Amino acid sequence: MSDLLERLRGRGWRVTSQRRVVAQVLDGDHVHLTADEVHARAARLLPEISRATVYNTLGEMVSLGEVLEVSTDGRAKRYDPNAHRPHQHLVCSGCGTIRDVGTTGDLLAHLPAEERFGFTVDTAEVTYRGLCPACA
Amino acid sequence: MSDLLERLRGRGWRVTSQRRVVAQVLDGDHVHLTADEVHARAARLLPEISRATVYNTLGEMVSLGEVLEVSTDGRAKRYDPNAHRPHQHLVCSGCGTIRDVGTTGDLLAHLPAEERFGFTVDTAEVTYRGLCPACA
DNA sequence: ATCCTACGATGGACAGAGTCCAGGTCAAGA
DNA sequence: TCTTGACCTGGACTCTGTCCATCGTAGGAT
Repeated sequence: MSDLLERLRGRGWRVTSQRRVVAQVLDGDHVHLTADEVHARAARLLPEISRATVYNTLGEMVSLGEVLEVSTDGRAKRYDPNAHRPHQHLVCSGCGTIRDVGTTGDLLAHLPAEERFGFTVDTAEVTYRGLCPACA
Repeated sequence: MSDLLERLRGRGWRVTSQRRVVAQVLDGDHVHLTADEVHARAARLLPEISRATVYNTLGEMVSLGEVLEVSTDGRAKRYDPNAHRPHQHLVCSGCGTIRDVGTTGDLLAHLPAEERFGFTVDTAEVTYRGLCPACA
């Protein structure tokens, strides 16, 4: 994820300790933290960081396409740093765990022309639901 | 939608003017109102109806499987009365309009076994995104 | 037709998630 | 090192949704 900061710097982003810490917290696979969780973890590394800064930083990363917003439960949005590899989400109906999953084939092909109502459709986001091994 | 009230009565639901009005507001195709919109429209028919009652009634209809909760934007949840015909949602990235769409084929088939992480997967919810004719 | 009572409605307080803003701070170029 | 505009801060505010004590009423019982 250190390349995230590099990419952002390359786009004229000013790198501050706050932004560095937020990027650091979001590092890893299958990471889907809420803004408050990001704030809590960031605050362990940089105690004075404010909630507003975390929200601003996450919002900017999303606009720049470096982080994805996910809302699988209608509660708080979650932030997914895995933005450069297309993927869908598998959610446990029991505990709410989220995994990134890769799919095969073309999901858009399932939407016939007569069901498109004249829209120009360009993406299909899928949320698979089921029970994880621990909850089953 | 009058059959909705009948079904609910059949399940031992007490029919009140408030519940009748909420069911009436939710009648129709491609209806995806937020709780506050339901409340506003219900209040035009029954001015004293309270927000809490609308939330309770919607929640009950969802538990009974008569109405679906949809959250396509991470903001307020929307309520979809089209619960008895399986369908997915097509959302305009410009204006946020939502249409119910039918799909063909098996969406679960796109998730290979090695991407299931031991989960027992049973549903796939798809949100198609694109631009509606007016926004394009 | 009237009475009873348990279920439902009310509205106001509260909580969680997110946004906004005025003022203080600092990264990075000159 | 200096300068400055971009950034950060904390707190107030908005929106969405939940909770609760109290009052009202649908619909079965008489």
